[in-house]
Amino acid sequence: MREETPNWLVRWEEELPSPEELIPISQTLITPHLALAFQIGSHNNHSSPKRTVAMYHQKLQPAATPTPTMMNSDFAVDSSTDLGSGGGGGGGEEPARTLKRPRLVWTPQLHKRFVDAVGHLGIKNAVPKTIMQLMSVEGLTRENVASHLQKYRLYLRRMQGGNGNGVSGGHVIVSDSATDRLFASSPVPAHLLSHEYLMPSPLMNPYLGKHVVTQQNHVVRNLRYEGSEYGNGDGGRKVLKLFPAGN
DNA sequence: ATTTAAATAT
DNA sequence: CATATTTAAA
Repeated sequence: MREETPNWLVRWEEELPSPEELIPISQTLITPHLALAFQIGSHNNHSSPKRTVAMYHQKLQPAATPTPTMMNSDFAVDSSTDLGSGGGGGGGEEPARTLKRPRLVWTPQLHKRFVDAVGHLGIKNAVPKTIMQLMSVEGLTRENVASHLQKYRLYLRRMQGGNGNGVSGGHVIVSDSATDRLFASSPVPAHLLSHEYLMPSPLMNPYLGKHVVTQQNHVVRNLRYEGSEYGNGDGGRKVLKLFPAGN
């Protein structure tokens, strides 16, 4: 019986940068717009992992999400949906109309914020809508939160249910009870052990090597969400990255 | 091919 | 709003 040292947990927590710290990341790639304007990406000799946004075909998504709650177009989703195609004719560009919402990537920061919000709200009010509002993340829709909340609850259940199943130490977390106790400080959102954090292209993690105390932010900051897309030679995939904004 | 996370449907 | 199912990414 040796005590498990949640090194990973500690490290995980320490890895969490404060919202203020995660600002300075942004244009990791060349301006897509610029790239297209210059038509670069073709003269790429070496197979450098850094791909510009020169992907054309993308997966078709069921038109079930025609951007329903797009209240603000402030977000900088740069949809480089322009298709060169050369074709002839008609030129013109108006592809922006087909805005399909790319998959949302729940970066640790975002998750932290989520957890924080839930903690402060308490189980009672921890409903998707409220959480979303409290998070004040622009571009984040209720659906996103709901889905994530579901996963989060499942994760919690697993942990409490598996008590005795010695897998991850024995952190007893309060469950959904009348306990609206505020465990706002990070409970243990380790459900991103293996994945969840975004590792964009060959580029280094924006928030790597940052030390941060386990300081919970009492105040909610608004985040602005930016769209970044990077493609793989095989196909293009779009991911959304959230940005803190002083909104 | 498997696993996990997000989206979508009920 | 909660849960289940489906779909896509890693």
